[in-house]
Amino acid sequence: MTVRTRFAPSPTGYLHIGGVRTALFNWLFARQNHGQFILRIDDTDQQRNVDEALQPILDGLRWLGIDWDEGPKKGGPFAPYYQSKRLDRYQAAVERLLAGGHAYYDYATTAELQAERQAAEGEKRPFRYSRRYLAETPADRARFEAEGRQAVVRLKMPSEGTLVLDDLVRGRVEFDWAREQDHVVQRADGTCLYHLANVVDDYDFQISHVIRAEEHLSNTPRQVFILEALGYPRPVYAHLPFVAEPGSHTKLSKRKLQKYLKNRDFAAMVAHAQKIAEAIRHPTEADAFNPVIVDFYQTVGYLPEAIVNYLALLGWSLDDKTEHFSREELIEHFSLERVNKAPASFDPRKLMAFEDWHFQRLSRARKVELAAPFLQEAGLATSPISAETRRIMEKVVAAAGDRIKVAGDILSFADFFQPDDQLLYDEAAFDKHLRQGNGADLLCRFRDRLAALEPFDPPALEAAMQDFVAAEQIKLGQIIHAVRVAVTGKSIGLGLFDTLAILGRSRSLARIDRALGRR
RNA sequence: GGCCCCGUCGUCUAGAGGCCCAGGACACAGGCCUUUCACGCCUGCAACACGGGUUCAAAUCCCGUCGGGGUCACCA
Repeated sequence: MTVRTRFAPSPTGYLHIGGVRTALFNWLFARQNHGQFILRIDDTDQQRNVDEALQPILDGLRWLGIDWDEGPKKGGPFAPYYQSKRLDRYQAAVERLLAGGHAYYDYATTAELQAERQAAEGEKRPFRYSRRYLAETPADRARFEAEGRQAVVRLKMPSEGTLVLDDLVRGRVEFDWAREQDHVVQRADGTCLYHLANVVDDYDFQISHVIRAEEHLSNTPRQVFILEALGYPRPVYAHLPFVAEPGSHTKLSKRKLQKYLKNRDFAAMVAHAQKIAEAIRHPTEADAFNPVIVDFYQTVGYLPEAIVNYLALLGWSLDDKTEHFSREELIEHFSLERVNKAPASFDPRKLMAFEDWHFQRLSRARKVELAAPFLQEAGLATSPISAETRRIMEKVVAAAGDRIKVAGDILSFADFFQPDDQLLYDEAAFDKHLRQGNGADLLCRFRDRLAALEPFDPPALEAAMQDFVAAEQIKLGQIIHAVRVAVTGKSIGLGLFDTLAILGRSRSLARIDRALGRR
């Protein structure tokens, strides 16, 4: 049997991190089994502009390297892959359901249904529609229609028996048919509902494994009923646990960002990203600037392979020790049997740990390549980037080591790329090291040594400073911080000798002179 | 509320009767290193939801309780 899996987002305008995890597991399973991964668009009830709302989803998947064999922009043997373009298929299915006696026309009004529901609730018995307005014959239909009623099509669910599901993740799950409702599959206006469309499409696309989030587990009986009534084979089901909120087992939701911000780690992640976003003038109040949405990570320069690695481990594990995986390794080792049943909560710190691990394994050239757009967006580099800027970038990236964890972190070292006469100062640090005490005097004298130093490289710089410290009979700390603030504007940064060497003599002196001059 | 699912350190997890007074990773705390910030190294903190069984032996099997979540639409 050919393995065919699918991810079926509805065009909402953004790609949810939990959705990505679902897509990823589908994709991994298909790739591992040399099958196909299909992207289908669930837009049965979409008023909005589908193209516009779909674009971020396609972009996000592509960015993460989750490619599809059939679907939007790609086509395929079972096209179209948009539910809104497959209405005739659903109509045909409804007719077959009706003809086979598995569904019926129902003329109840919403108010009547509501009344029945409430009555059942009042008597504390489970609600099940009485089928009072079920129309069996054309005569019935005519009678109800004469009363001005409109028909929907409902499923005629069995009143007894048990559905046994063998879920690849959950194991054996049972449902009583008698508890299932006569769900509507076609509205009065003739449009069909998701569950019907879903079953028809999965069959039409020959989906072999339905891998989806746990929220669909309770929906499975009615889908199985539809597919069996239609004579379709049952796919293999695998219901994945949720990606949950930090420290909770509730599904992660994009609308609860304010709540998540009370979580220290979440707040730290957002603050870090915000700094980068502001520097590149990316709107941080935008809907998509939200860690629940994939766009967020792309904006600040996370690595797709880190996100994929992290997400794969959210609910799945290979063993008790392996945690770093390349895409290929994931494809090789992934298995639905080793997917956990319990929801896994999203941990920003751990994501960053994976990001760090993957980023530090990149070549210097690659890091530079990834970081360059951030300098350009921030107005600190030209496009294309100049040879000089590139040269500095390479040195900064090398000296920064894992201080740069996401590509956007290059902006923590923006001072290297600012013109010497436009350097911004951390005033508190400036005060402490250049206005109070004798830091400025020392700096003034050290400046002259720098002016004459040859070569102007880290070992020589360090030796020069040691000489200076000995000659002045001071402690290293008394001069080093003054120099740092003078040349970078800040009290934190790279090793000072690296910093000076990267800047070079003339820029270092220019910055020291400017700092001394603004006291 | 009915039905369904789930329940090992703060978090992600390993664990399929003895290898577990529970292992790893991230986080956290303390220390070392140190020109700042990171890194690195060392040490530490920390969990089988609870109660009954079964068994020579249970985190692992059974039952119950409690807790959490999902779902009950003419949404997807």
